[in-house]
Amino acid sequence: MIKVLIVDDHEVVRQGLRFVLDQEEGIEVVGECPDGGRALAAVRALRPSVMLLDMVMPGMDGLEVLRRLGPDRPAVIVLTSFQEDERVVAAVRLGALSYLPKTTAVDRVVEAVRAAARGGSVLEPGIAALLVRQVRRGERRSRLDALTPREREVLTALAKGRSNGEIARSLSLGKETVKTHVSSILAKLGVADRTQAAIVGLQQGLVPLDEALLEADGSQE
Amino acid sequence: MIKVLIVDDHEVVRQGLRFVLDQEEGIEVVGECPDGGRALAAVRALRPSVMLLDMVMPGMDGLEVLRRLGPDRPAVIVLTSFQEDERVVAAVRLGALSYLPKTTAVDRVVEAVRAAARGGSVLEPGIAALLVRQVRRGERRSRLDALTPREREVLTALAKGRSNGEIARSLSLGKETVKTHVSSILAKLGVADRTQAAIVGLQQGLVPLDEALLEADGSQE
DNA sequence: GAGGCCCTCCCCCCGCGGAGGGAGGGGAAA
DNA sequence: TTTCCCCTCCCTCCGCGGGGGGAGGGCCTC
Repeated sequence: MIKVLIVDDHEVVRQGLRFVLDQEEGIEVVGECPDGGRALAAVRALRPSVMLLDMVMPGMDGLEVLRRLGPDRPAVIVLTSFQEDERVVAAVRLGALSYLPKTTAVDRVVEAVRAAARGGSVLEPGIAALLVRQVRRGERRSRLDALTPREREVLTALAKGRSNGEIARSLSLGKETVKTHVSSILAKLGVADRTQAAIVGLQQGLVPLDEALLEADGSQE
Repeated sequence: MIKVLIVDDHEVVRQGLRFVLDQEEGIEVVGECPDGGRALAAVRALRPSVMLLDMVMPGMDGLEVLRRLGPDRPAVIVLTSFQEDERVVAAVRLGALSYLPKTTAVDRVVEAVRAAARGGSVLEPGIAALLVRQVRRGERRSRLDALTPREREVLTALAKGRSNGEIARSLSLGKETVKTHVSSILAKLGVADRTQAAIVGLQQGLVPLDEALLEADGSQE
């Protein structure tokens, strides 16, 4: 009997998955969680053999759950709404066996669950292509690794569309310091100006695209 | 009998919604579509009274479906994975009655369907707050349609990380002209500088994120 | 024809952003 | 300890970007 834990903040999705999986022989859904914190607790309490994990969740997200899973973890299948390049790679690095977009046909999900129970992977062709592309693009990522922690912080703020002055205030720095950081960021990334740097930051997922400008003007209201 | 059409590219979601709605009295799911094109056809063929519509879909997305719906449209409930400010406002403008995040409890969805059949709305508190905030803010982002064709071209180049000089060359313009366009773009979008404008352009999909810098530095490396 | 918007280019003004170089304190590794 | 990097801040210099005007021609609409 394969014991499955479903982790997703969307109740409809949980219901749908449970509905599908419960119809399968040899598969039992032992629990559902709407967020990462409860997922970790449920893993300890229920000892599922397979976990279906959503990436995008309020509070603790899927990546963080993967990071915090102990050594005797269940087999993890990441099931997410959209294909974000870096998240795929990050999830795979953190030990996810399969990474499926939610557009996947339900029988592929079942297949992935059975495979995961045996330690196997099911990769959608699109995801596989993403992985390949990402690996090929590796040099660009390594440039981002060259950034110091502080610089990465500054780049994050930069990718949100903030000016040097705003960044200085939000990090409690002098604006000259920010300028220093920005200059070395531009040099290390090999880009010409802050706009290009912001684009790199967004591409690398330092800031999810849809959150980019939100707090830029949300903070003062 | 309320005839419901479900439009979502995620099979799990469709299954979940159908499962939930089919258990309700007086509600009948008359069809499911995985994309916008088929949704429009299904609306004409099946004449549903309520449509549950996902925003994020391959091919024709939810907003486009809303735009193309004829005058005797079904009541539309937008059901989406995440709360993007502009999309909420845009969807409401285009006639969506309710806008629910997929995190919504299933009974709220049922409630929204029944309300929609009567022409009523069900708004999550979070979404309502978003609408209010957006309206108070003077509507910014959704005003991308306010841009002239030329301005949209410039914004596209901007979102690729190009400087005014580069844009001028690529469009065969004087750089003063580009500056004029950039200024009115900033004004119309209500943003402070070119970086923020670029982010808006990327968010609106004028340029796919992973294509943003490609030709910008691809030419010199 | 008059008014409207769009596209094009021009002007002045100036402040932010980015280059380049210098400097001191601190932490980690040799 | 010495060395090296990181973080912090300071300086000068200047060019690009952006604000605020103005202006002419083209096109469409009233």
